[in-house]
Amino acid sequence: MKDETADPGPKTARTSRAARTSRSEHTRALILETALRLFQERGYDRTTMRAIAQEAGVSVGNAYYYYSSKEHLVQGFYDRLAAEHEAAVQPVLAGDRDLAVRVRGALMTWLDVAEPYHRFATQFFKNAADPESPLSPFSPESAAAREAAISIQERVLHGSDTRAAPELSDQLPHLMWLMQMGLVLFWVYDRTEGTERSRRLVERTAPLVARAIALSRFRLLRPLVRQVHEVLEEFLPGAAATRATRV
Amino acid sequence: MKDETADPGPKTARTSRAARTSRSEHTRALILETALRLFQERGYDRTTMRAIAQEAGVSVGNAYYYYSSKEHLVQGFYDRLAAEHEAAVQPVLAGDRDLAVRVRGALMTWLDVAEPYHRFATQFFKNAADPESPLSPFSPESAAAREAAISIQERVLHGSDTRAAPELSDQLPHLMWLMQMGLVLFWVYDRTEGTERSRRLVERTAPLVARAIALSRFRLLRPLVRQVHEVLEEFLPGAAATRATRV
DNA sequence: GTCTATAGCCGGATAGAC
DNA sequence: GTCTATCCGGCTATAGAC
Repeated sequence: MKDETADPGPKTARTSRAARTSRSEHTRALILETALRLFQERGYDRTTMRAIAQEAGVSVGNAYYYYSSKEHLVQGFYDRLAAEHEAAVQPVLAGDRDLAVRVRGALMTWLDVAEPYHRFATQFFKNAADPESPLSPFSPESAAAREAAISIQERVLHGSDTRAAPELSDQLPHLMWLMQMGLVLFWVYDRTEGTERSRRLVERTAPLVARAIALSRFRLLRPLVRQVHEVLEEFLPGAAATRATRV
Repeated sequence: MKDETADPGPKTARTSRAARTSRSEHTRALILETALRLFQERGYDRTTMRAIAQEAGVSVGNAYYYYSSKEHLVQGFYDRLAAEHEAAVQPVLAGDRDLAVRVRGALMTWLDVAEPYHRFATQFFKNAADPESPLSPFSPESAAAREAAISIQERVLHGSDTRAAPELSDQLPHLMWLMQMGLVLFWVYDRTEGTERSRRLVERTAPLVARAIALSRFRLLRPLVRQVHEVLEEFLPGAAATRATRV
C-alpha cells in the first residue's frame, strides 16, 4: 500500500490547467486546507484522517478519494512552501550582487517562510527521509519541486559577481541545494526560540560558502577542484551527461 | 506515546553489568534475536510485533515489556552494527598511514559490515530525520554510539601521516563522522547490486577528502580555515568549550 | 465522476489480571 | 514478568445516492 506507479483519476495532484471541475477542485482544496490547519494545531501524528474528514465536512472515503494516503496530504504542503519561497526570494535575487549576501538571503527567506510550520514539519521529514516515500526530496515524484529549488540556487550564484571555477559552475547550484537540505535537517532539530540557532548557522555559513566558491579558481586548488568536478559529474543526477545507473 | 523521559525498570537497554537476572536477560536477548532475524528475512515493515512475539514464543505484551516500541528493537541493531564495525576496522587503523587509504578503508569496512542489513536499513533514516526519536544519530540516547564512531574517525586521521591545520585537528573527526552520515544516507537510497554505487562513491571521495585535509595547511586557505574552525566550534557539540544552548 | 455512510482489516501499542 | 483482551488509527471495501 505504499506506492502506486500509475495514478489515474483525480488523485493526481494537478497544478496545471485551472480546475477540472470547480466542484472537485473545491473539495480537494477544502480537504488540504483543513488538514494543514489541523496539522498546525495538533501536530501530524495527532491529526487523524477521521478528524480531517469530519472537520472538512466530508466522508473519510472522500478524503481518500482525493489524497490516497495521509502522506500525500503532505505533498500539498511542500508545494505551497515552495511557491511561497519562490515568491519571497525575488527581492534577494534582484538585489545585492555579493554572493555571501545572496546565499544568506535565500536561506534566511526559506527560514522565514517555513517558520510557521516548524512545529509539525518534524513529522514530515521523517517521511521525507524514507527512500520508499514519494515525499522524499530525492524521489522522482519530487523532481519538479527539487528542480525549482535548484533553480533558485542557480540564480543566487549566477546573479552574483563571483565567478566560480568554470567546470564547477553548472554543478554548484545542485551542491548548494544539497547544503540547503542539510540546513533543513538542522532546522528540524532546532528547538531554540524563533529557530534562532538555524539563523545563526546561516549567518556564519553563508560567507564561508561564498569564500570557498571564490577560492575555487585559484591554481593551488586546481587538482582538488578537478576531482570534485568528476565526483559531482558521476554522482549528481541531471548535472551533465552520463546517467545510466540510478541510485 | 513517543518519548518516555525517565525510563525505569528493565526496559532500559543495559550493556553494563552482566545480566540482572539471567532469565530476564535471556528473554530479552531471545526477543531481539528473533526480531533481527525476521527483519532480515522480511524487512522491517512487514515484520509485525505479533510475528516477533509468536516466533520468539512469548506474548506481545511481553515483547513490549522489554522493548517499549518496535523502534526500540532497532537500537539493539545499532549496537551490534557498531561493535562489528569497531572490530572489523582494526586492520585499517593498524595499517597503511596514507590518509586516503585509511578513510577509504574505514568507510568500506562499514559498508561491508552493514551490507546484510541493507534491505531493512531504510528504517534508519526515518529515525535520523526525526528529532523526537531516541534512535536519531544526533540524540542524547545515541551519544555513546556516536562518540564511538567519531573515535574511529579520530584514529583514522591521527594515525595517518597527514597533518591538518592545527585548529581543525580536533574537529575534523566529528566532521568526518558527519560525512559518514551522508554516506549512510546515500547508501540507504542505493539500489544497485551489492551497493556497488556506494562503494564507488567512497572510492572516489576518499582521496578528495584526504587532499582537502592536507591542503588546509596552506597559507592561501588560512582565512577560510579559520572561518570553518569558528563555525565548527560554535555548532559542533562536544568539540570544544562553549555549549549553553542546545539544538 | 463525486460523494456518503458504515463496517471491518490490520498492526502498533496499552491495561490490567494473574 | 507474563498473559489476554482491547484500543486506536491508517486504510480498504462496499453499496448506494446524485
